[in-house]
Amino acid sequence: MASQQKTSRKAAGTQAAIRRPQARAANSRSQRGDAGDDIGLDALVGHAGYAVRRFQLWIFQDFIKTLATVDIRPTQYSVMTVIGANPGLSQMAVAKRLGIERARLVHLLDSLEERDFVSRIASATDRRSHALHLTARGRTALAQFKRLAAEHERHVAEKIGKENRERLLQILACFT
Amino acid sequence: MASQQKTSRKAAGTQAAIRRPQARAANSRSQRGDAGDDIGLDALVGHAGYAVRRFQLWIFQDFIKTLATVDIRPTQYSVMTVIGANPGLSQMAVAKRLGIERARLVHLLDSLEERDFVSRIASATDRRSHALHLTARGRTALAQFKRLAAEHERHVAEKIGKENRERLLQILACFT
DNA sequence: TATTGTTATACTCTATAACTATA
DNA sequence: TATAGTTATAGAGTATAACAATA
Repeated sequence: MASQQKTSRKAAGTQAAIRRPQARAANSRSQRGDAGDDIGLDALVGHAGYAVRRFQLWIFQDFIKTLATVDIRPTQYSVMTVIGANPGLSQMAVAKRLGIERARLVHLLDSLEERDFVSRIASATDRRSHALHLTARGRTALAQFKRLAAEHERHVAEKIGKENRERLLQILACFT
Repeated sequence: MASQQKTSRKAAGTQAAIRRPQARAANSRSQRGDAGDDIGLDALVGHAGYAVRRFQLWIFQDFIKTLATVDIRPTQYSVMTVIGANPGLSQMAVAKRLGIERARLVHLLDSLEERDFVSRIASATDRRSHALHLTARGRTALAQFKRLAAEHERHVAEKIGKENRERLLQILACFT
């Protein structure tokens, strides 16, 4: 069945395909070569998820660009920030708090430890777990990251408006 | 250098590691076994990107769950919606409009075509491109998807409040 | 038995580059 | 030469399962 479809697709790509007159629907502009600028999205307007997805893409791209000089990505920043504010946390605790898989946190911490920003110290009370701390270098670096992150937040404010940014933070406060 | 770090990590995992008294910082609770419920996030509050990321995770999970019976994911929904509202679009036009890679759209359309929701029809004017249309079955299915998506939007309204949802859509209108 | 950190696997998504057939 | 669709590959990100050490 999959091969059937493949065949029909290939056929459409290379040679004549069934051109059905049936397809003349509501919004009908039958053949358009436009580049996507004037395409009606009516049906997606009013969908919160779509707007939020597009916004998230923009905001992460700006964050990554703004912190490109220090090569820190949003998740790395959030990990260092939480450890900095709560030294001694276990990996499980950090993973749960940030909603990331503990398996993934292992690799994130590997890279942060290689760069000497974070250290895993044997827990005094539970020999299974590590107490996470920023190194001296990590604390200095985080201070710089925070200055760049603040610059990124200013970009957000410029993009959607200062008041709108604050309204947004209020509305979404229940998700932090 | 990487191997050095690996070694130190392994050592920390199995045996005694350097426990530095240095690490006693501002917020200091040195050893905590808690499960992540009462961890201060102070430093992440006020970061739009973090709030938006958490919200996006929630909203996509709810969308996927609400449309699980019809096995349609957010991106598939957006593709069918745009094609339904603009029949005859090329793949490039759809990709550009939705901000997805044209290479990825190929596979998305493959699966939608296999399920007989969408058809690629040879363009009358440009033999390189395909005109995209919903099939009859696709139009019927999309109507049902839209009913389920509306249910999902009600979940969003319940979660953050009806007025807040509308404020959010206004604020993010520039990203659609 | 259950949990912590770890490794491994698979699947989605994103980002590229290259190939073909057309323009 | 450039563009549309396709294929392939590599990197993040997510979701699991399993394992050793420890509780």
